[in-house]
Amino acid sequence: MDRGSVGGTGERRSAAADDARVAGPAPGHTIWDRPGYLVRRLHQIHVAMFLGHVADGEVTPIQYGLLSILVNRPNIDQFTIGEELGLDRANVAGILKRLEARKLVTRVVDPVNRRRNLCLATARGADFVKRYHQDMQDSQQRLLAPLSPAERNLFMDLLSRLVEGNNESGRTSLRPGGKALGAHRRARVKAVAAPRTRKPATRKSVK
Amino acid sequence: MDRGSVGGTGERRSAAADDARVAGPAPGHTIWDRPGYLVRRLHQIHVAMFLGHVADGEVTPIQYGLLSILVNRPNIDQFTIGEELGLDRANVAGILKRLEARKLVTRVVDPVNRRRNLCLATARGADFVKRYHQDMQDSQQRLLAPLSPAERNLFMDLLSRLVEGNNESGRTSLRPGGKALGAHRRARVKAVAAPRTRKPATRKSVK
DNA sequence: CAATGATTGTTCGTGTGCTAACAATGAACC
DNA sequence: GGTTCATTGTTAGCACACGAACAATCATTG
Repeated sequence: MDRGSVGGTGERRSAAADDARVAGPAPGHTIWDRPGYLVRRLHQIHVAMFLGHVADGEVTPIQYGLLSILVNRPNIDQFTIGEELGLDRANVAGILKRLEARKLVTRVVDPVNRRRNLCLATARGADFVKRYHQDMQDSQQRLLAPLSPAERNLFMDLLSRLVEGNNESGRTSLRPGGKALGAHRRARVKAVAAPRTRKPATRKSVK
Repeated sequence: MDRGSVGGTGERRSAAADDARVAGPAPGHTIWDRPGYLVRRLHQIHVAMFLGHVADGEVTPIQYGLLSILVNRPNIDQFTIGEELGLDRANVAGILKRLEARKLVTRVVDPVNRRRNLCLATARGADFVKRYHQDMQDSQQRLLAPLSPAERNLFMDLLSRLVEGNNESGRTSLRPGGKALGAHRRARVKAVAAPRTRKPATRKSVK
């Protein structure tokens, strides 16, 4: 049920609120003219769609993504996982902990380098990925459904280029030079392999 | 410093990890072919850029957005703020609490309807918005910088249509039928005013 | 007026995401 | 060999983001 869609059953708003509503925002300065907010909203929508359509909400997009990687690359360490997914070390640890608690993943210290945890999807985990792969694909397509097929390609193209072009601005490093990014449209922007300039950009804790 | 960019100074990887790296992902099934992950990554990048360029990291995109709304619409309640920003009630409460602690926002109970809090930017808050408006605009443009001007418009067009077209799939409701969405490209998708079918899509607590 | 139902805000629990600080391990240098 | 530095993982703290449950308030209906 959505507020304001009927207009009769709802209660009266305060006079001040009504005035504000009539006045409206300054022309051309809406939040939704700003690309960042649109991207944020589409991300939000995607998560919702994913939860609604994949595995009956029992897995999040990032959990599924991590599991996918583990299936394709057995025995990688947490740092590399972070590079693949564009995630922080600490974040990877948390997600793995939850997946491990559900017996979808196992971790063992690398005997060759005892700082590392080698991560592996369990049989249950691999099964999980396979079982819901179609769900996942559908949810990805559903996100683009409002566009025509040609527009979908166009959007993916532009989106990839934005991610690649701004890659070094992210707080976490995405593995550079690999075949990870831009797989479906190579040869436009050749995989940037520049030496990462780390830029901490201290968050100031905003409070 | 980025791992693997030099190749000589780094230490040896375990044999297993090296094998995984050589093997690579199954062809055509990279995470980054999936629109949802690209959107997530671009969102992530945008937050980082915003924090890096606006107010020296003292404000988050969502905090700035909320403040902007408060400046343009004084005395709105928290529920309406949520509609404007596409946020959950609980989330709005948290953000307002932090902004209030920094004296950028005040809240008073609506005397006409004592369930409501009327929210207002303080003088300090309004000043803050004005002072960093240019920073914010710059950061928005920077996000699109990898594209040509024509492509930027195209991207914004496609992005808006995806958000509008999938609006009802989000977990939070965005205020429908308003002039909020699609301001810069009206007349393609006529503002959907359909009676929202709420679909809880219970999260199952994933754990 | 009283019962019922809707609306608004808060609190709790969970999950994502980051920085900073720390510990353990390993490598490179003297 | 011991010092120093880099790498990997963990923990704590903060901010976003959601659903569910609860309390207070208000409107509707009988």
